Formats: sequence, C-alpha cells, structure tokens
Amino acid sequence: MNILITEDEKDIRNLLTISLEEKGYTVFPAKNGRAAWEIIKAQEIHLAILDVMMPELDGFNLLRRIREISTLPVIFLTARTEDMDKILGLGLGADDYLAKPFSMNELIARVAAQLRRNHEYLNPKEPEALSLQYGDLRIDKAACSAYCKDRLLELHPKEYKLLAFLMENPERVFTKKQLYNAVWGDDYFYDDNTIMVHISHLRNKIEGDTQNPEYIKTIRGLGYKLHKIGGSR
Amino acid sequence: MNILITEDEKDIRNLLTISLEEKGYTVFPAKNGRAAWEIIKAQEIHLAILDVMMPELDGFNLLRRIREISTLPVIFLTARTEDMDKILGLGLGADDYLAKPFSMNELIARVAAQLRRNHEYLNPKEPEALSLQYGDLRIDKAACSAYCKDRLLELHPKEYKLLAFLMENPERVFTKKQLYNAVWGDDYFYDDNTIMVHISHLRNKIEGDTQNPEYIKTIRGLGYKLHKIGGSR
DNA sequence: TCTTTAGTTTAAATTTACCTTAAATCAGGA
DNA sequence: TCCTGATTTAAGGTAAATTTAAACTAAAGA
Repeated sequence: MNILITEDEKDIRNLLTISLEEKGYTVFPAKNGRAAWEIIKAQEIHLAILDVMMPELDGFNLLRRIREISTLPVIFLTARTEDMDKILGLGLGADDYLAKPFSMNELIARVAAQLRRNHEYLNPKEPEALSLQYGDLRIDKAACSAYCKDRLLELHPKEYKLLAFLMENPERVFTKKQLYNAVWGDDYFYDDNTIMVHISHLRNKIEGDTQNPEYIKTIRGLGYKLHKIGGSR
Repeated sequence: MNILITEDEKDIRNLLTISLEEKGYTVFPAKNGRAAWEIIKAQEIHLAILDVMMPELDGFNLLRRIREISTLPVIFLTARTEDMDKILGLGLGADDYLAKPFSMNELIARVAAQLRRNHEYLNPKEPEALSLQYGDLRIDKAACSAYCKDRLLELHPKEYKLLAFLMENPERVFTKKQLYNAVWGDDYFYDDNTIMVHISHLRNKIEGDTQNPEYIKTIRGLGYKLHKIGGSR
C-alpha cells in the first residue's frame, strides 16, 4: 500500500514516515503541496495524509485537484480547530482529519480504517448470514450462541468458533491443521493434540453417545467433518 | 444483486459485464433499449446502467418507461457533456451519471453507493422509542432515567448510555471495543479496562448478587450481553 | 494375534481474561 | 481559582479457558 505524506515540518514528516514504514506501508513523503501533486501524478497512491497549512499549494487546494482525478482516501492534519469545521463543512471530500498534536497509534488506526473502508467500498461483498443451520444444529451469530435441537449449548469461545467453522462448511473434511489455522488464525503453528481435545469437548456437549459420534465424524488419517443426522457415514 | 447493463458497443458491454461479475453481482447485458426493456419486465433488476445513445430505444426513453413501473436506481453513461446537463436538468429521474471515458473503479464505487443508498431508502429505520423495556429493566429516554423493578437507578451518564445501548440490542453479544465505540462515540480509540470498570459499576447498581449477574452476562472471550431474567446463562 | 499408528479422554498445569478496589485525573460549576 | 463528582488508570486477585501431558482405546497391517 502506497501512502503519500504531505507535511512541511521536517520532524513530523520523518516521524510519520518511519512509523508508517514500520507498519509495512510504502511511504512517499512530500514537503509541500506542489511536490505532493507531482508524486500523485507519477505514482499509484492508495491514501494521502495532508497538512492543511503548507507553502506552495495548501492542503485544501491540493485536495481539490486530487478530487478531480481520484477518489483515494485523504486524511487531514490540522493544528487549528476551526480548520476542522471547514474540512468537513465545505464538503471538499476529505475522509477523515486529525488535530495536532495526535498520537501515532491513533493515526495508524485511522489509516488502516480508511484503507479497509476504501477496499470494502471497491469490493462489496455479500453480507454474511447471521444465523446458520445444519441438521439439528443452529448458530445465532449475533447472540454468539449455539443450539442443538433447540437446547442451548454452553460452549467455550474456541469450541464455538470451531463449531461455527464446521457449520459453514458442512460435510467437508478438514485436517487438524486446517481447523487450527481457521479457528486460531495462526497460519504456521498448529498442534494436533489441541484440536483433538477441543473436538472431544465439543462432542461431550453435542453428541448423545460420544463413542459413536453422529455430528462430528472422524475420518481416520484425514481429519474431521460435520455430518447431518439421517444417513450413515 | 442483479444489474442490467445496456450498452451498444460490444467491447464496453463486455468489460462492464466482466468487471461487475467479478465483484459478485449478477449481470444482465443488453445491446439496445428494446432488449433491456424485455429483461426488466422478466427479471428482478436492482440497478440499471444505461448508455444514452443507443439504437432502437434510447436511454432517455427507456428510463421514462422504467420510471412508470419502478424506482430502481439508474446510472447513465454518456460521451457528451451536454447530455449530462440534460440528464439531471430534465428531471428524468436518473440517480447518477458517468462521463466516458470513465474508470472501472469509479463505476464500481458508484454502483455500490447507489445500491446502498437504495437499500437504506427501502428500509427506513423506525423512529426511536422514547421508552425502552426489557425484563425488569426500563428506561425513560425523555427523562434520562433508568429503573429496575420500578426502583430508580442512580446512574452516571456513561453508565446510563451503556445500559441504554445494551437495552436497544438485548441478547446480542458486544465486544468491549464495540461497546466503547457505541457509547463513547470514538471509532478508533478504545480501552477494555474502562468498559470493565463501568460494567462493574452498573452491576453494582442493578444486580442483586454481583458474583452471579443475571442481567449483564459476561461471554468470556467475546464480551457482554444483556439477558432477560428467567433463563440460564 | 501382535504391533504400530492414530485418535480419545482425563486431569493437572498454565495462561489469559475478567473483576474489584482504590487512587489519580479530568471537567464543569461556584 | 478551587471544589465536586464523574471517569479513567493502575494493580492485585480470581476464576475460567486453554494447553500440555500422559494413560488409554480402537483401527489397520503384518
């Protein structure tokens, strides 16, 4: 992700550059509006951070030019409160602003949020279902609760996530590694035993006869799958 | 979401079709106004993209027909600037327009925006209730006071807001971050501990036995939810 | 049948998340 | 400015969730 920083004070500019680079962004620093404009024409910029007060072409006028050619998210930095009203009130098309002095964490959070928002805006996705059902099992995502035959299951968080994941992909066999990666969110580390223990706990809460599980089937040598009651294997 | 594309130039039509299908929309392409009209009568279309200049039935006249039977959002494509004024000026009921040549991102952004806008239009939120009740708890928004079993609770402002928010969404689980964002109004910064302290204070004022809360339930690893007395968990 | 491998279960150890209290800080009114 | 009450910070304590470890059981192959 390429971020343009336009800020005339050298110290702030460097601080911003270093902080954002640490987070893995590619940063293009500019010391005034004119330099920024050149960068925007030459590079594909995904987000711009602009100071309002700058020599050579101030933030407002730079934004106006940017908006003629792009809808990229723009975050303003300003020292004066009055500027803020202007930023929003004039409908210049700024996406967010931050008053100086600001905390670096705050800025980084807002940068991430704007990039995410813009990404979602350009890539609309179907809203996820709030309620899942498969056979006797049902999950209410809003309430974060799971039911079996309308009986509320008291699941621990990891158990709940594990069940939800299986219910989103019923009848599909997952290896223990895949389950770990999906539920724990860790792409590299995994532990078979941990999964097995959790599966065991889940079965205790769901299955009538844990010796012959009906819902969570073991596929020897492969992994587990969620099965709908009514057929065999 | 079903999108109708009406465009006589084959290359542009294909480009639009492919780009929108990539984003997960179902696309119905038509090469002239007459074909478009047949599709509209046969399918449930959620948004239409119309070229102004077309053989057989031009964009303006097609829109006029559409408006006789539907209020679906319509985006116009046009090569000539004069057309734009006409589109808006004549009050034909177009929702947006784009001048050729346009960027695909721009178009996709506008499609998403129109669909969202229309969705909000069709699903207006109901006016908020002035009095909320859930189980033994009651809130009088006009007086900003909360009651438990008709006993007035002496809540601090933040506590009141927190309770009110939970009462507006009972049984739904909120993370501490969500609660902070909703009650404090800050979209980026949040602090888990602050929420926990406030929940603790609230429980002191509402719950009989703070060790085993009945109203504000903790969902470990997730957050909190408001629960109606009468069941377990 | 014996051996090996894979899976299950249980209990203990560890870690993490949460609760509570008190002290510090902040904001608004006198 | 000081005072007051509301809110936040900080720290210590506690309980629940998760992981580890080990003993046990079932299945597949020789």
